[in-house]
Amino acid sequence: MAEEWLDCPALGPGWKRREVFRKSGATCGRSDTYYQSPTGDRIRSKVELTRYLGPACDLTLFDFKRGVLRYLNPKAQALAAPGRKRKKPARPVKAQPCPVVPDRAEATKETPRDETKTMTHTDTDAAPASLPAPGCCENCGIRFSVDVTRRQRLKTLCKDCRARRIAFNREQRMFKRVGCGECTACQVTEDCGTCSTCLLQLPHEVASGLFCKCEQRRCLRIVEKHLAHRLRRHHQRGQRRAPLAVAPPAGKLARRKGGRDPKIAAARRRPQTQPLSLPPLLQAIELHPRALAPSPPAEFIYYCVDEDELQPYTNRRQNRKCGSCTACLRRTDCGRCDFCCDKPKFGGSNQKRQKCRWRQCLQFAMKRLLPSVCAGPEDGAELLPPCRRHRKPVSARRPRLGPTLKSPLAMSISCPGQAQAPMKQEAGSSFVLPPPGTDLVFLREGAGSPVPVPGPASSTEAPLQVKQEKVDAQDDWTSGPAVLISPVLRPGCPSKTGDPILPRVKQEPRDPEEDRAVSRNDSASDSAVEEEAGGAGTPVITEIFSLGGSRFRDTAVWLPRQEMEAPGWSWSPRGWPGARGGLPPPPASMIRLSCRNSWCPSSQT
DNA sequence: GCCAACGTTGGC
DNA sequence: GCCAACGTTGGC
Repeated sequence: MAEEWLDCPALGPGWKRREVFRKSGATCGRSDTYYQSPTGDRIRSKVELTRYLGPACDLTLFDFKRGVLRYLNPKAQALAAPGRKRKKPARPVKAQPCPVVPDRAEATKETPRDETKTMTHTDTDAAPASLPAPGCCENCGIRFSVDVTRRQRLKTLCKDCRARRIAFNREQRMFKRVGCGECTACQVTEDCGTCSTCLLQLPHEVASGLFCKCEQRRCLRIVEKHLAHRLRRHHQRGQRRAPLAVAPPAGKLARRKGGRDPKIAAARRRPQTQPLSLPPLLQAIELHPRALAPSPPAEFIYYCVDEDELQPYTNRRQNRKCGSCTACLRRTDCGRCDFCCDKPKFGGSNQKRQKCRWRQCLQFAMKRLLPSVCAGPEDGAELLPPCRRHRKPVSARRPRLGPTLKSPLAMSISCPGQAQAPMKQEAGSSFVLPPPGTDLVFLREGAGSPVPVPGPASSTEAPLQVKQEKVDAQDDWTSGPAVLISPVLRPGCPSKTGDPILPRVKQEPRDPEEDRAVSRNDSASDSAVEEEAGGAGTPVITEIFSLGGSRFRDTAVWLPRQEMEAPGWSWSPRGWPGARGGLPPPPASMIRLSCRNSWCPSSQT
């Protein structure tokens, strides 16, 4: 079945249909059918199509999977009102009830998409949020309209070229997975049976993907491409690379999936007949441009490949769930966070497609921000792969504060056995150490203005977000600078109102479920503090801003190990003015969160 | 480098 | 079949 867009006359002029086969995963081989309206909207299901066309359009005879009308000649019949192709109700601003049947021309790319809608709208229609701007496709040169305000991929391409580009990219991804089929490695038809991957004997359905293949069968072109990419990144970063990634031992591979998948568990139980070893040439080598020239053998290239790509499991989606934290156990969406608001069921446009922030795994979030801290065995940590400082998952290497790192962060992670490790001094570094007696300090690297936040941190399950944002939502902010304070103001941390160096700290409304949980645990003093803080409850730091509107890219947060379990964060327009320079080193009881470099004392060498 | 957008896959 | 949401890509 072709995976390109094909005309779907059953739905009317301009409608296209596409069937996509899943290429990997447990449902590999299954197909999904998508439709594209004349105006470019994508429909993924019959429900969406029904919603899109409106109640006046009866789809009971329409075979969504096949794209034809049942019991009728699909070529001779079109749905009664093909023009009732409106925006989905999920996008209420643009949804319109009574369109006029468009003609074929409206489906062409010469007709601006939004203009088409505007032409067919009634007088009561709301004006479009943005007017399309005419442009020429950078590929074919044809004129097409662009919604200048919409952030859209490949918007310099017309609709057709864009679809082709996406299809091409998809092919490239497929190529990446299966290989070129032409090189000598791709010509090998049988596994060697002796390489580390073969020794793992992973079930085929589990171990799909290029780097799950026998080492002798890994496409040389792809491996070379990876190597070139790694070298470019190496030069770009100007950093000495971590020791070469090697084929992961069986134990590590098994841990990555937490042993929850029976197939993986079975693979894990298989005895290792031979010790896994690295080729002698590679045992003590690091990736360095000089070491790679001029033409490394395939085996060498393979061992230079990113360790992440050696991961044999394509089903990495479950890595985001520990299954045991409060967030994972939560069953309902809050309906208020930005991701919930994006969901169709809450009236959103389904563009972000992310899990409710309150349901995003706390362990996962913590591992991303504090990869070395969370290696302890407690609190479900064993369900997730242990963090390793020298190598993090791809998505974790960038300490993103976007959909990933903005996720609620459990502040209850403690580091038994690690707290006594000596804190490394970053002599000459740009960040400023916290003063004595300070339990939590916001530091801005290079700014030299510490903002300590004393006292107990969040409750065990309290999510914490440190979000980068522009200062453009003033209505969400209280007046004046604010820092987080604990229910108990610590001595040595004087408060000061209106200090211009202090960051603004925004707190989200308390989650109702968390409210109930916290109410069972919190003391009366906490309530008093909440009252003082205007009823704020669960400590959710959502955003940290500088007063000048600059983003706190280099924000660091000092957290007290001993008091992470304490409940009752609140916020107040009080702060500590800080001291510049001459600050003593932080106590070993502190750990530091940084947007860029997450580390705790024990992670430093 | 961050993150919005969205293709894709898991699971009910 | 449908929805949730993971993971990647491209825009900025």
